[in-house]
Amino acid sequence: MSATAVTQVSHAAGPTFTIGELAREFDLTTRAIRFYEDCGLLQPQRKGRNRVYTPRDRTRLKLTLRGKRLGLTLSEVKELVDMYESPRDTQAQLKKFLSVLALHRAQLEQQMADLSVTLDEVRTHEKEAKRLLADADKKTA
Amino acid sequence: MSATAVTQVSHAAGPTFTIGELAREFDLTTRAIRFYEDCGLLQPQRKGRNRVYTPRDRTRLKLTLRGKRLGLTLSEVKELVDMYESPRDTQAQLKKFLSVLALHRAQLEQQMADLSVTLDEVRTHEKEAKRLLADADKKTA
DNA sequence: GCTACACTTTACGTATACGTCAATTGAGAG
DNA sequence: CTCTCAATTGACGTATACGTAAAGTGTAGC
Repeated sequence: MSATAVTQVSHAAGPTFTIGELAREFDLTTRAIRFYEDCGLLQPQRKGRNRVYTPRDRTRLKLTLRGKRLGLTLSEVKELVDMYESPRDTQAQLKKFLSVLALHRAQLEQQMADLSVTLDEVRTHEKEAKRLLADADKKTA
Repeated sequence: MSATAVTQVSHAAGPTFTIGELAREFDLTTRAIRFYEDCGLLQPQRKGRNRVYTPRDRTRLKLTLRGKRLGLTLSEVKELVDMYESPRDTQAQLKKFLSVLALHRAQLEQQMADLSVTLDEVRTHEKEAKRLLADADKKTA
C-alpha cells in the first residue's frame, strides 16, 4: 500500500481510513488516536480487529485537535462535540443547547481578547527589536 | 487587617501584596501561587518567612494566567516572560529574540484562526437554535 | 513458508499542575 | 496568656494526556 493512499472500502458511504493514515495526516501517534477512542471521542468501526475510520470520525478528530489547540481538555471537547450531535427536538433541549453555547462563546471571547492583547504586544516587541537591529546594522556598516 | 486592604510596605517602590491578597484578587489558591514560584515564575521577597509580592510579581502573575488561558504550559510561560525581561544588547540576542517572537506569533495566529472558525460555528449554531426555538414558541402560542 | 510491516491489546511509566493533609509558626484580638 | 487566623514547609495524592515496552495477529511480497 502506498504511503499516501486512502484505503477505499467495499460498498458505500465515502472513503475510509486506517489508524496509520489518520496518524500521518494529522501528525499524531496511533497511541494518541486510540486514546481519543478510550475517551469516547472516536468510535471507529471494525474490519476484523482493525479500526476503520469514516469521514465522520475524521471530522471529529479534526475538531478534537482544534479544541486542543484552543486549550480545551479532551473531556471538554467531548462534551461539545457530543452536544453538537445531540438531538434538539424539544424546547428544553434547545434551551439547554443555547445556554451551553452562550457559556462556550463567553469563554471563546475571553480568549479572543487575551489573544488580541498578546498579539499586539508581540508585534510591538517585534517592531522595537527590528528597529534596534536596524540601528545596530547602520553603525556596523 | 481588612480583607480587601493592600498591605502597604515601609520605605519605597509602590504597594506590596501578601500571598492571600493575590490569591483573592486572581481567584487562585495560595498553593497555586507557591507552585508558580517553584516553577520560577515568581520570586517574591521575604519579610521574615512570609512572601512579599511587588507590582512586578503581580504583573508576572497576570501574564502567567493569561498564558494559561491561551493554553500555554507554565514552562512555556516562563520562557516567554523571561525572554521579555532578558537583555537584548547584542545583535545576536536581538536576532534570537526576533526568531522566538516569530515562532510565538505564528502559534498565536494559528490560534486566532482556530478561534475565528470556532466562534463562527458557535454563532451559526446559536442563530439556528434561536430560530428553531422561536418557531416552536409560535406553535405553542 | 519466511520476512516484514502495520495493526492489535495490556499495562506500567511519566510530565504537568496543582489538591490536600500535617505540623508549625508568628502576629493580633480579647 | 490563650485563641484564632494567615502564613509557612514538606510530603504524598490525583487527573490529564499520552509514551513506551511487551507480546501477539494479519496480510502482502518474495
